[in-house]
Amino acid sequence: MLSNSVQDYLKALYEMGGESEMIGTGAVAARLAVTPASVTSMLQKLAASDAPLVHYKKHRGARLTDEGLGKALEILRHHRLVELFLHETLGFGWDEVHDQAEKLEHVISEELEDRIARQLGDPVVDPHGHPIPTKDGRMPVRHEKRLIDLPAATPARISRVADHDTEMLRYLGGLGLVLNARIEIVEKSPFDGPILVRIMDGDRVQALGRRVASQVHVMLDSATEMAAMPNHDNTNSDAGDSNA
Amino acid sequence: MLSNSVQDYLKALYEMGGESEMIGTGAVAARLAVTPASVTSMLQKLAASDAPLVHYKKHRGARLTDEGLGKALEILRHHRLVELFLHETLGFGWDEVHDQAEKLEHVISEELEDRIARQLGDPVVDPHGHPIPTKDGRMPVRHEKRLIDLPAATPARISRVADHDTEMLRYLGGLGLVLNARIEIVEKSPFDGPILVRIMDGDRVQALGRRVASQVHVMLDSATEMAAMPNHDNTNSDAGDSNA
DNA sequence: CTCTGTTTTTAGCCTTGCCTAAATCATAAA
DNA sequence: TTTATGATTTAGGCAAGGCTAAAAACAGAG
Ligand SMILES: [Mn+2]
Ligand SMILES: [Mn+2]
Ligand SMILES: [Mn+2]
Ligand SMILES: [Mn+2]
Repeated sequence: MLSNSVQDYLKALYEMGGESEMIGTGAVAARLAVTPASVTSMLQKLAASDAPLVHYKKHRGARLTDEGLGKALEILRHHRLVELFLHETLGFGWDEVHDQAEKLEHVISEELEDRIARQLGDPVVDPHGHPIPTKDGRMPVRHEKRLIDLPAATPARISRVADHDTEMLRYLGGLGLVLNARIEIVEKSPFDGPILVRIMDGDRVQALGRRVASQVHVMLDSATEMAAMPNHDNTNSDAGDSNA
Repeated sequence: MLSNSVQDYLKALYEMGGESEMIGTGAVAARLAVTPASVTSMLQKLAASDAPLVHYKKHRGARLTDEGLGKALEILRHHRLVELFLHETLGFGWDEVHDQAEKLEHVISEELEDRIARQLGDPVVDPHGHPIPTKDGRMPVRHEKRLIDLPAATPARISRVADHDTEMLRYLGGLGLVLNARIEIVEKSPFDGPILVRIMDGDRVQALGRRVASQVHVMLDSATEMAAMPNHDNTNSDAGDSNA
């Protein structure tokens, strides 16, 4: 069994770099709140075993092996199922589930994982719109873009929000910017100014800072059709910014 | 925060000796599957702090302080609430919940504890009939006796079963000897022989070995009245044999 | 190409919780 | 009262995962 620490390193590598990107020692250190020295020694250990969990090149960083990827997705599945379960079955708000799931993900047996998934009807996304890896270790692909990249006057739905910033989640929730809320951009102010968003449900217009807007992802209303088509954008499925 | 290990030691001391009994190093070692040497050093540490969790006398064993008792009951509350939750909400059998709860008990936040308790309607016993400590740290008293001590021809109900032996729980469940099943003893064979138990629901008679019968506790059908009366037996509320 | 600031690695140390082997203590039998 | 025996404690180590401080490698500016 992988220790909690090892699990956390694998998850961090996946969340920061997906399947292919090399991630530097310092970046991992910052995310896990440990020193770079600690990361170096852990990465060396993970790369050294006979079935290595990461590829590691001195001074160049690390990325997951297929082996490591599998483990990372397994943990992420636990995390996201637990988040949804806490939300759906126990009534926690979407801003309250992350920290608890961060602990529970490490102690969920396969049996419990299965029961939770079944009770929730084999869900595909967690309360923040993060896709839930499948039991056999694949990450569902979704075609979404950052709210900040959405053209003006294009109807869309909120499809994902970064989940580790409790404050921001509360703020967004208060504005009605919840999962699947229909919105469109009225105007983007120049010089990195705020973004004016129309919230269809209630027809209000709300100004959002750039920081927040880059944490929110949307799907075009036509995306359901697009999902059946070949993938033409080059972003990888889940990595790069999202959290757990 | 107390480490998982420390929590396990406190729980073991409570389960083995309750509030007052001194427990020897070797007994703790056997239960936790560590060496006596390890127990000695842990007990010394727990007794040394400025707010000691245990009283410890060299060569004489240890018992919980008030401080330690509070912590032990807190953990036990988590364990038993989780067991019941797994049973009631996720459909696990009573023989499947213990091991999972053993891990979850350490990572349940107060908030989650409260939600679980509320969802279950502030329950008083877990799936094995173990009383659930209250939020404010008291262990409910129940007036029960071991099946083995029940006089013949006295109607009673199964009120508790040791929970850590999966095999035995499956065996008992298969016989219909579940929680609250109505039974009475037909005959106790002499020379430590088996006990003949009539299972009212179905009116079958079943022979039980002494080993099993001493793990099962019962309440007299009149016990609800007795519960309101002063406690005349001198067994302490929960300690001595039960598990988690 | 060389210098310099930043990043990463190495070296050495610490804490927790466990272990084995060697004392030491307690107790019950002789 | 002595002795044997079992239980407990001490002494010394080990592995995991962290930290700090010093050394080394890289990368960008000149
Ligand atoms: Mn799993
Ligand atoms: Mn999430
Ligand atoms: Mn609690
Ligand atoms: Mn139980």
